[in-house]
Amino acid sequence: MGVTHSDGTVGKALALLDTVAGFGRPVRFAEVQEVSDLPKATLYRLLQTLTSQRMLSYDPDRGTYQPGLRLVQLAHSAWRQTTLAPVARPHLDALSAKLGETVHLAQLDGGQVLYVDKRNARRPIPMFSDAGKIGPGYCTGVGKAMLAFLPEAERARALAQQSYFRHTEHTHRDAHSLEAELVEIRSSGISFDREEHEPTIICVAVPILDERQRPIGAMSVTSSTLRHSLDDLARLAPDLKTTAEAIAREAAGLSLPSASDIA
Amino acid sequence: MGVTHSDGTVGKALALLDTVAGFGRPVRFAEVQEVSDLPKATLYRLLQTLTSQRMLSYDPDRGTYQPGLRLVQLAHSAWRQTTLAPVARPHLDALSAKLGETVHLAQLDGGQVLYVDKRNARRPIPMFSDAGKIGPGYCTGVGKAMLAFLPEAERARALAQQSYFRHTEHTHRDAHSLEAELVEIRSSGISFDREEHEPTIICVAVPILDERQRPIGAMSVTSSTLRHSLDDLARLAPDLKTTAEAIAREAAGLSLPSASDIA
DNA sequence: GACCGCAGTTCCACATATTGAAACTTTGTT
DNA sequence: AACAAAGTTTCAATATGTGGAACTGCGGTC
Repeated sequence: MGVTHSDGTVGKALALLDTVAGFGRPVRFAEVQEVSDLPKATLYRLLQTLTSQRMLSYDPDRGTYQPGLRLVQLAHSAWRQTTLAPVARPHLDALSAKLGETVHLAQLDGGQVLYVDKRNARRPIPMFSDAGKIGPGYCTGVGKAMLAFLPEAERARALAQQSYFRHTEHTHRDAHSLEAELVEIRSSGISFDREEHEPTIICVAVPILDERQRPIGAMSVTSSTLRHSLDDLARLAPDLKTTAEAIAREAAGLSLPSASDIA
Repeated sequence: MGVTHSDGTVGKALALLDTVAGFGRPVRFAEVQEVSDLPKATLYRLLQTLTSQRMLSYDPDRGTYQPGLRLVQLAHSAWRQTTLAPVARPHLDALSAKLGETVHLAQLDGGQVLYVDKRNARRPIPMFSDAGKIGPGYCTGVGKAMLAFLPEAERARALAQQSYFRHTEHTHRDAHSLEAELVEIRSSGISFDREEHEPTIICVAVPILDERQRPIGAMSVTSSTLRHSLDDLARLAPDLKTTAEAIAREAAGLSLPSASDIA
């Protein structure tokens, strides 16, 4: 049996949700079946179950499935409770206003970076729109900032989980070179993305640490080599740090996940 | 109310997710058990499964569960694909700028109203990113606007599902009086909330209809009796309608769920 | 410091839900 | 009309989930 689906039926159902959501567009039964290793009948029943639970939405006219609205509803609670976003909002607003640059707020989730809020240089965006996006941990400013401050054991697990796909020529290619940089980040408290994820895209990031110095999130200011140098960004670090500390102080006692489980 | 203990293990797991999310704060095992009718061992195993799937997050220090970050990630797809929000955003911005009042965008989900985007009034009434919040269908402006244009059969089902809890003295108390108002709404294309949900809160709403005149969403302008009369709001209806039509035009062919399934 | 009680965890015989091959139905195509 | 492809249903075998009960460990109490 597939080792991929560990947690019984529920695990399979959730994996299926990921699959459908991953398409990014309405999908037919056959398309899902092609990608999934579940037998036809099982897949069929699961899709029905998820649809009847409104985790998926089915368009009878086109015979397609897509993510359901119940997810939005559920995410609302997650957003409010287990995300730094509500607490961080005013701080992000202030920082973004002061710097006039794109600001990201992220948390670690299963070794990956989950963006939970964002401010663009221009328009203020309040919601999920960009929140909920995921990114790699090993080649983003926020990712490295959080990984660096993870306790030994968890960091090891997280590093082992990374794909080390070579997005650009600056991307870390293995846990070793990454770990070396993390040591530096740990001592400086600042991390950079040196075009490691996308060409010309650079950023400074700082971790948001709880009382025990464990990372509960990270913030970054992003720009491009066309507009700024790394040194330019480095000069913004103090502002970032101040904001991160303010958020950390306010988040104290909120019981936010620092980083944890893997199946 | 436990409508949902039908779809096998997956149904139970999702109901449990709702339960945990519903608390709105981190909860202990015992608290969950008190509310849930699942036997201890089953509950325990389910919580573990959901945690290992990152649908829940567990704080080992406090022994509490709360909604997991994977939900935020999943909701991102739902938000982008099956929500009017991305398409409606610029229109909402424009409308909100023009009217300077609180604007809501909502969709119907299982007989309930799901708010998917929002613009606050100029006078900043402190509120959260309320996307993902749910509300009753039978006593909100947007709810009634959508219910009114639902095809016969679906409307009947949806009306039967409402709780008819008497939030205020103006709240509809049964399907009959509601259906009567829906007839009116159908002919005028405009619905009002006359302090039916909360005292002093009033609103005008219009449905967003697809080519076949089925509701794919609704928009409203909300205010309070302290600042506006219903007549004031009624004067905003043309602007609302224009915007709704613009959104509908742009959403054509997007395969959005109009309103459907109940378990 | 022994005792109690409760929250949380594990166990295991039993019941049920899930499986998946295959047959069937519907929909769309030539 | 004939065919193919997609989607739906069936059913016996069996893997999975169930839940009563017994266990563990911890914090409080006398």
